[in-house]
Amino acid sequence: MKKEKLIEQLKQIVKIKGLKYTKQREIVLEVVNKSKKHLTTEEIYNHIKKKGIDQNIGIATVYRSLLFLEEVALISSITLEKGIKKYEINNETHHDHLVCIRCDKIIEFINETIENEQKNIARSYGFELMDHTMYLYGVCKDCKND
Amino acid sequence: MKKEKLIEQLKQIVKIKGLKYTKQREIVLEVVNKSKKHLTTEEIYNHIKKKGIDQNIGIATVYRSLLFLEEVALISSITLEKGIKKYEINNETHHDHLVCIRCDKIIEFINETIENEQKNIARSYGFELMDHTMYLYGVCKDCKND
DNA sequence: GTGGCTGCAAATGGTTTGCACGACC
DNA sequence: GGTCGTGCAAACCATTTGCAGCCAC
Repeated sequence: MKKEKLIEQLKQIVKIKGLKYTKQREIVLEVVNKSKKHLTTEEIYNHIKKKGIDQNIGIATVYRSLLFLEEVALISSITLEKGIKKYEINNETHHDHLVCIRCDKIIEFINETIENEQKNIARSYGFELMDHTMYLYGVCKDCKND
Repeated sequence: MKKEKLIEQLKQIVKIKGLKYTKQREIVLEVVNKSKKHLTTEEIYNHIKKKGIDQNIGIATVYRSLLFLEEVALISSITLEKGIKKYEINNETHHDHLVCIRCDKIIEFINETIENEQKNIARSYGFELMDHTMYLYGVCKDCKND
């Protein structure tokens, strides 16, 4: 998404909530937005320090910012098998994940057939479906050829 | 599964691997097998202590036993959204999960349509599919009525 | 000015590890 | 008897929290 639009949204949200707009929250949001990969909290923290975006930022602030940004739905997180939590920018459309077990690459996709079948399953068990996650684990094209 | 059959399997595995058969491994396996729910490591540990199955067992032993039993595929684990890891007996047939966000109940199911579609998706991205996990989160019948 | 936010460091909590003793083959 | 496994406690590591100073409003 465009950086300006995101920052606009963040400003609105903090205003509505009566909170403060801070440089740190903007930085964290921007790093997650710019990244093509899903990132862990530590990766985000290191990126900010190493690239000199903010030498003084504290890891606690990164944790707090990520929790906040997820709460207000600007970003979202996924938890992989080993309990590793990664963040990505929230692009509204729900998607599932194809994860390469060799290089950890994550590809996102959407599939109507599966979404529909999930609704059927939930209904048949009397569940009111709220959310779902699906991860397909395998070896990607690139890694197969190595 | 029948207790005797499982113990038989465990005995064979440790023998083949040149390891030792211990009461603790048997107890942990048995607790996971008997449970109708998915259990966390701590729940398993507490169950063993509270029920007086083994007052002296250490939490570290429970961790080590679970890792071992999972490695030899007698049990399997799932990692929920918040990074909570739970164990269940390994019943061979792959299944997916319907999780109630209120009471944490987990229902297992198998669905052919989805399994097939997953294979198609993986193929279309050039992935060699090894495994998958799917969790549907919602409110179960019982909790909806509360 | 005042409340929320930050950075720091300390606390926390779940999990792992080192080690001496005990149990299995 | 030798080795592996256990229980204990200490170590570990990611995350959270308390707090004093800082900054946005």
